Parts: sequence; structure tokens; C-alpha cells
Amino acid sequence: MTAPSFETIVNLATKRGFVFRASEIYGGLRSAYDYGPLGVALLRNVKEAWWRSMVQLRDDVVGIDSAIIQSPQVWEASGHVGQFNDPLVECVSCHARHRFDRLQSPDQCPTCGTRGSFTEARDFNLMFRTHMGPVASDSNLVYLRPETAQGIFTNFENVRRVARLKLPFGIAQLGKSFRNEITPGQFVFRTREFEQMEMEFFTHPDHADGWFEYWVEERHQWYLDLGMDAASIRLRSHTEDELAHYAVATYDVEYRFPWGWDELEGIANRTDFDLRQHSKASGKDLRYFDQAAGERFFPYVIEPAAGATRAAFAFLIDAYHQETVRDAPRTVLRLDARLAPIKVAVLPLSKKPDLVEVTERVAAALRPSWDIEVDVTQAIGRRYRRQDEIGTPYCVTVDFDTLDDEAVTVRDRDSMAQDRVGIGQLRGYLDERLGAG
RNA sequence: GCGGGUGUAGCUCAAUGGUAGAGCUCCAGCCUUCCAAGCUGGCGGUGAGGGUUCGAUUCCCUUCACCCGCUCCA
Repeated sequence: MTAPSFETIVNLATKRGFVFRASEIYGGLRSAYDYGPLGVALLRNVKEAWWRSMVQLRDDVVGIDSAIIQSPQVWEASGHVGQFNDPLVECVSCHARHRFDRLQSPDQCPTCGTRGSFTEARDFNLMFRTHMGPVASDSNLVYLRPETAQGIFTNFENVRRVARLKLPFGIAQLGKSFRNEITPGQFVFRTREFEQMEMEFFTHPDHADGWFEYWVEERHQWYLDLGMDAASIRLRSHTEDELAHYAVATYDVEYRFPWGWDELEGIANRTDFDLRQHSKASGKDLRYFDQAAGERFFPYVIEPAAGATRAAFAFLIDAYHQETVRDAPRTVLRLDARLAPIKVAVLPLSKKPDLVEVTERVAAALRPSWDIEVDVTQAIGRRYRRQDEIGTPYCVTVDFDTLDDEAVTVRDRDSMAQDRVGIGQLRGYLDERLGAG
């Protein structure tokens, strides 16, 4: 199997309206993308699959949805105001840029060896700043959250109490985060506004290592279960100098993107760093009390943090296949049915009114259960190819015989095989194959 | 933000200091048509702004965006 090139996949995504450049009529805005009809469906399906696996199917994880704008004190306590920035200098001789705090020698460029060639160190704080209220001033400075996790830590005690949870348990959250990345790029892969799927799993410190292993395996498996090619995905442990300021251990789930291996998700052991910090800064005791052991302590946190937009992009790339069928090219997205934007296309063999009428009746009957598309234009073969290209698992074709036998043809995306199914049995037939998700 | 490259139709690509073309896609019509490329017709474009010029898509400046690298992370 040959992986599609970067150009090919961007081309398909824009051509079919998965993704558009944001503000396109004004020339676009850097690092901002809008999701079109198919893209939003794919993205929603990815998020729903994550939520189902992480929250719905588990008795030890609950969900929340916290505010994007939190008190600035949250970000001071979390370390993002102080440490989520990089003082950078640039060598005027060779134009290489370096983190000032990691230079061996403060006046010698490690790239070209020139001395005294650095610009002033500039702070690159990665948080978006704005103001709460109509008048901008220092006193109402607020930040857009750079991660969803902190909204979970600040609600730790609230959620524990109302959900009456005992350790170990997790709190999951899905939502937008914002980072002023120095260099966004690679289409939707690295953008300044992005969507995260994060879960903080709280456990006794003695059990943290075991849960860390568990979640690394669990999260790796999630991608495989949704049909990702095992050869396109791998786990990689962070080296010590790669660790974020809050973590002692991190595994990345990486996908083989057209430009190389890159991160989809990080599973980190955040220790008790965050709860400790928020306890200290807020004065509220966020320790957990274990009644049976008579012990009060700060739980450790294992955090699987995934990028929703990245995952959707990776699934799109992974599903892409270009084949030749009867000397004709065929582009097909072999998306797992749970991820496919359209589940069933209903197609009349011709545009004749009596066939269209039956088509619409069949489509209307299926619509409450699945995302349905009706396509009446051009030749039937062309319409099959259109659906292949957006990954629709099943096409239902209404032909002239349908008018007599009340049966339709169901065509499978991957095998291209066809079954004749009575209209009355159609729902059951599809239900068996598409499932409840 | 710095260095390099690139911007012509939805996509791929032509052309020119003097009315911007093609193929594919898309849309409409014809065809009892089950796996793209049948016939006829149609929609649609020089990323944006300014300058030079009688005239700019072409030359110049600015800007915006994308790609590669530095860097960063979900």
C-alpha cells in the first residue's frame, strides 16, 4: 500500500469540502481552517468515538466541559504563565534560532560558532491574551486556555463530590484550546486553534505507574480499533529533555504522516504537580481522603491527551486508497463505518421521476438512523465513485425492477459486491452492518 | 519571527505588456443507464492593495496565504 502524498490528501480535503481555509474570501488567515460538511461530520464522529470509549463505556470516568476563559490565576498556578514560554534569540550571522535558556554559552551560536551575533532574547509566550470586558487594561487581562486539562484540575473536588467517585477515577473533556505556536503548519496538523480530547485519571501515587502502562496500551489500541493501519502508528517514549514542565514520563502515540512520524496523542504522568499547585495557590485543600486507609494525599494523574483535529486528519490519510478497477482509477476512503461522514447514499439508477420518488421514500425511512445522502445526477458508476471518495460504506440503488419487486441493490464500498434487499428488510440489513456505532 | 520557494477556474496546468485557454470536476438537457472519461449546452479565474504605462495577469513595491527549514506541541 502506498501512502498518499501530502498534496494528494490536502487536495482531496479541499476539493470535497472537508476543510476550507478560514476567511478564504479575504485571502485566508494563517493557521486557521474551517471544516466543511464532510469535515465536521468526520471530526464529530472521531470525537464521539473517543467519548464513547472514554466515558460512556466506562464506570470510572465522567465528563465535564469547562470554560475556555478561566481566572488568570489558574494559569499562574499551573505554570503556564511562567514556563509556557520560550525566550528565543536569533543569530544574525546564520539566522538560526535558539532557546536562550538552553545555550551552552550565552554569546556563541552553536550552529555557526559566531560570537556576539545574537539578537535580544524575546519572550514567546504561547498563550493567547485578551481582555475580559470592553476596555482593555492590565487589570482585566485573561488568557484563552492552552489546554483543557486545567479546567479538570480546578473542578477535581467538585466532580469527585457530586459524582461520588472513589479513586481511581478519571475526568474527561473535549474542546478547543489555543496556543500561539511559533510555527504552525502542515495543514490542519499544527494550528493555533485546535481541539483536544483529554482525560485526567486520578490514582494513588503507588498505582500511578501501573495505570500509566494501562493507558498507554489502551489509547494505542483505540486507534487500531477504529481501523488505523498498525504499520502507520507507533508508540514512542519521551527522552528526559523532551518532557513538559509538569510531567515525569510521557509516551507519544505517533502517526506516520506524509512528512514523517508525528504526534497524535501524549500519555503523560503528571504526578501530583497540578493538584499541589492549585492547592497552594488557591488555599483550598485538594487532597483526597481515603476513608478505608485513613489517609489524605494528593493523587497522581495519568493524562492521555489527544488532538481531535489531528486524529481526524490522520484517519483521513490512513483511509485513503488509490486503486485501478477495470483500467479506471478509483479513489476510496476505507474509513471505519463509525467515522464515515455519510453512512448510506441512496441513488436512483436514472433521474426518471418514478425512480426518484421511490429513492426519496427510501432515504426518508433511513434518515432518522444514519447520515444519508441522495444523489441523482450523472451516471450511476460516477456516483459510486463519488461516494467511494468520501468513504460512504453503503450505496443503495433504486432501479427499474424496484418498481415491481420493492427491492433495492446494496453495494458495499470495499468489496464493491452487491446484494438485492427488499425495502422492508433494508433497515435491518444496514443495522447489522453499520451497527449502533 | 528569520531564510528559501510558490500563488492563473473547484482540481491539474497553459498563455501573453494589447479581448486569459484546455482537460477534468460541477450544473442543465438527451439516453430503461449497476461501477469515471457518450452527445449538446452552461457556470466559473490571474490571492489583495498600490505604482510605472495609452494599456499590467505579465514589470516594480507592499501585503496576505501556502510549502520546506529553524522552533513548538495535542
